[in-house]
Amino acid sequence: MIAKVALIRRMPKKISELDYLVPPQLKKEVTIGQLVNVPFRNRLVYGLITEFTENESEEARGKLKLIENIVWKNSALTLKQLSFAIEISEFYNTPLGFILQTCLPPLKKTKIKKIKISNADRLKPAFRKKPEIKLYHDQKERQEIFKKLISSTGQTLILVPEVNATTDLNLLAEFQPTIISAELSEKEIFDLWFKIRTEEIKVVIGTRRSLFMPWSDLQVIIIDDESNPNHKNSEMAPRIQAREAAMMLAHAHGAQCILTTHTPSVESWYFAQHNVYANQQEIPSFETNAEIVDMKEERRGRNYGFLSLELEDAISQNNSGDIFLFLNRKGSSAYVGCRDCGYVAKCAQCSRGLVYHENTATLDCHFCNLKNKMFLTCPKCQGSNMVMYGVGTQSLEKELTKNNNLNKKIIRIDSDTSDIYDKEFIGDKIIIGTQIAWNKIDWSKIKLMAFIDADSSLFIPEYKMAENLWGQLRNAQYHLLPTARLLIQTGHVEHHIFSNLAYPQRFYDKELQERKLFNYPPFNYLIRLYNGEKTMEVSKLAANNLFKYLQTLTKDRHEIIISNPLPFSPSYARGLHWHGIVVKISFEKYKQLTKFLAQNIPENWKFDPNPNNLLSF
DNA sequence: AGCACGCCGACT
DNA sequence: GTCGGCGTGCTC
Repeated sequence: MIAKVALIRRMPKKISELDYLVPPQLKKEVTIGQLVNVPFRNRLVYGLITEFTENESEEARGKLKLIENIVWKNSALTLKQLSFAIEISEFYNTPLGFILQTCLPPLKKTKIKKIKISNADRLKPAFRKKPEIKLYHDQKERQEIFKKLISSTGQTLILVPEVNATTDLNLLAEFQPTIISAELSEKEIFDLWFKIRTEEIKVVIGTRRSLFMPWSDLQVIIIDDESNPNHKNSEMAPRIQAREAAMMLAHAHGAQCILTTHTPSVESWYFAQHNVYANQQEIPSFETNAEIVDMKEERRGRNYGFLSLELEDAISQNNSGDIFLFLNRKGSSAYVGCRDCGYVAKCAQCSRGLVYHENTATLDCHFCNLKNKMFLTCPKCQGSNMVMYGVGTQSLEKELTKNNNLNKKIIRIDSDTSDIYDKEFIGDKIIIGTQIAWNKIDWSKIKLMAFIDADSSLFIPEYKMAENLWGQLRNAQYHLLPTARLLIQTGHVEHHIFSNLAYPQRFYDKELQERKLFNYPPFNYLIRLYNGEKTMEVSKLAANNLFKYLQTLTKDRHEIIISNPLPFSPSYARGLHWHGIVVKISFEKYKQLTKFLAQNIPENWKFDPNPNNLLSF
């Protein structure tokens, strides 16, 4: 009798499960899902039995090693839990043993020995219900929706995109929710693992990690802030999209999925309207009091500053409460260049634009962390007309300090300011901040907010650009009190994101029209493949080879479209040169086709289903 | 992916 | 003769 054992550790993809002989004395005891010790190299490691094969050849008997011992008599994972782990492993092209490591408690020898576990497999009729979207408009409504949705029987998981979304949920106190995040210690995770397994814990609010808890009677999964890009794990394998993975979990357990949000993603909006999701409800117009400020008009009126006259007025009229000026660039300027010859200062390593930092008088690359001395003369034409274009947090701070006769404290919050922002800070203040500030400020005190340069994200060449900016504008409205003012400065007032702020139907229709044209989601499912090499040539060659191979492999499958390999932008990052290939597949069979592709790409290529970005990190 | 192992140069 | 730095290749 041979057992397939997944070793609980990171392994190469090819050999994530190894064959071991079951010794005769253990034959009656072994079961699938059982935790065992097996010899590996010349030591003992933990493994989980996933399969048995009966026919052992003479050859195998001689070559294979024996299972050393069984750790717990009862299965560590139920069949439902194991099948979910296998699904994630195959779909996201990640070795099973590594997935199982997050499915199991931390394997600490002495602790493991002391514990005995009971059989947790329960039979429950599997039912499958379509996912559903629920909208909320403010923080209170969000909690009230959660209260209604928490299952009266069994367990409920509220999946949030980031840790700080677990705070401000005081209305749920009666359910005694457990909060799970990466911040928990091993000891805490160890305890929670058993409490969830025995159903002592009923309600969990957590990030992606909680998908891998040993759910025993999972009834409802709420995916909160459904459109938030942070639901996607882009950096490391498994590159999970939490909404998608939650649906796989729900499928394995027969649980109901509910997507909650203040602004649906383009995909979910489409699915809700086309009966893929259960709700048919008309989504009402969004209330908005946002004021769009035309910066082109300001320039015509000879105002070349960062602040429009309207914003300056709004700031001076504001006599109580906080002001939040948002822009997504730290430092002093977007780029530094020569007015005479058109030279633009770029990083020697990655060729991204350098950003001037006033306090250190350096031109910094925010990606490579390289610092250069500020040029006084143009390195190209030796001219002395070096100028700075655009606005960053530092230059805005400087301009404001210069004109600040309001006696308001100015606080800058970006990744450079280490000083922790204190919510209890007394007195009114002007906050200048990047995305980082959104989670630190007290929104209830903000009376005026402005997007200083909404255009900076408008021309990012990524297909989700409009959706992300739309979500960000909507998110500001969600956080702000109805009485607060919101100003959006842009040089492109005609863009449909701005003109349709109060007309969601028009925004989504326009987006969907474009997505359909380019075969993007929700009309196709995307997978991106990417690879880094030491030189550009090798990277290009490897990409071309894989492209040709995939074309041959899929030539009879019309539901798979392989696009030409393209260099990443920027192409040089993390010490390597990168190329990517985007694959578009039909949504009808996306699971099957994704697994098929996963099995056919080289070991060193990164496999990224449902990516946030196509050709950048 | 991680770890053992082997090659080789530096130092006792 | 021994230590250790690094490159290579195997793991049932």
